[in-house]
Amino acid sequence: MSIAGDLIRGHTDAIILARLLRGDSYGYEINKTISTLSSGRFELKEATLYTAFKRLEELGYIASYWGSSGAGARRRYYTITAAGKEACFRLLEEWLETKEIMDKLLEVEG
Amino acid sequence: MSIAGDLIRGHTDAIILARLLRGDSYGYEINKTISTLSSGRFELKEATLYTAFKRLEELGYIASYWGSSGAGARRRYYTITAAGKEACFRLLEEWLETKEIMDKLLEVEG
DNA sequence: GCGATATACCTTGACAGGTGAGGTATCTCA
DNA sequence: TGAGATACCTCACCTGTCAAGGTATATCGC
Repeated sequence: MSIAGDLIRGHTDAIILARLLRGDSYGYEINKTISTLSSGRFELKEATLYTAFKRLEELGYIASYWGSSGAGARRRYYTITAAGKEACFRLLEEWLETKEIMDKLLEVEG
Repeated sequence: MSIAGDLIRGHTDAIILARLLRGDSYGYEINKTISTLSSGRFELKEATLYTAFKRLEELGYIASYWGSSGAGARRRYYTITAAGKEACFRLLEEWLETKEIMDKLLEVEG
C-alpha cells in the first residue's frame, strides 16, 4: 500500500457506506473493489474492515445477513440503512469540505 | 470545528511543513493561520500542534530557536530543514494521490 | 496598581481507529 | 491430498488527537 493508513483514517466509514450505497455487498468483495478502484495503491486491512463493519452496525448505519455463498466460504452481506444513507451523504459533504480546506492549507505558492 | 480531527489525521505534518515552507513561524501564529485559511472551520488543537512539532523535530524535518517576542510571551520559532522540504513535497504528492483515490472510492453515481 | 484579555508555550492521561498476527472454515483444482 | 483462493473473525499494540490543566508576559481600561 502506497497510501498510509492514517491518511484514510476517518474516511473508512465513508468509503464503506458509499460502496454499500450501490448495493449490498460483503467484506471480501468490498475489499477487492477498493483495491481495484485504487489500482492497488490502497487497500483496507481486514482487521480495519471488520472493525468498521461492527462500528457501523452498532451505529445503525448498516445491517447484515448471512447469504448463500456462490463459491467458497459463507458470506455475511451488508445493507445500508436509511440512517446510513443520511450519514453517507453527510460524510461525502465533509469530504468535499476537507478537500477544499486541505488544498488551501497545503498551497505552497501564491 | 466543523471538520473532525480524524479527517485531518495524517495530514497534520503536511500542513505544518507546508506552512513553514513559506517562512519561519511559531506555534501560535501557525494555529491562527490555519484557523484563518480554513475560515474557522478547522483548527489544530494546541496539544496536537505541539505534539506534531516535537515529532517533526525528532524526525529532523524542522529545527527550532527562541525568538525575541514582539509582544506578549516569548516565542519558539521553527524552520524547515532540507529533509523537511523533501518530506513536505512527498506529503503533498501523497495528498494529491489520496484525493484522487478517495474521489474514486466515494463516487456514488456513474 | 489591578484585573481582564490576548499572547505564547507545554504536559499528562484518556480515547479511538488502524493493523500485525493469529485463528477458523469452505470450495476448487491439480 | 495438498495448495491456494475465498471468506470470516479477534486480540493486543501503536499512534495521533484532544480535553484539561498548568505557566508566564504584555497591554489596556479603570
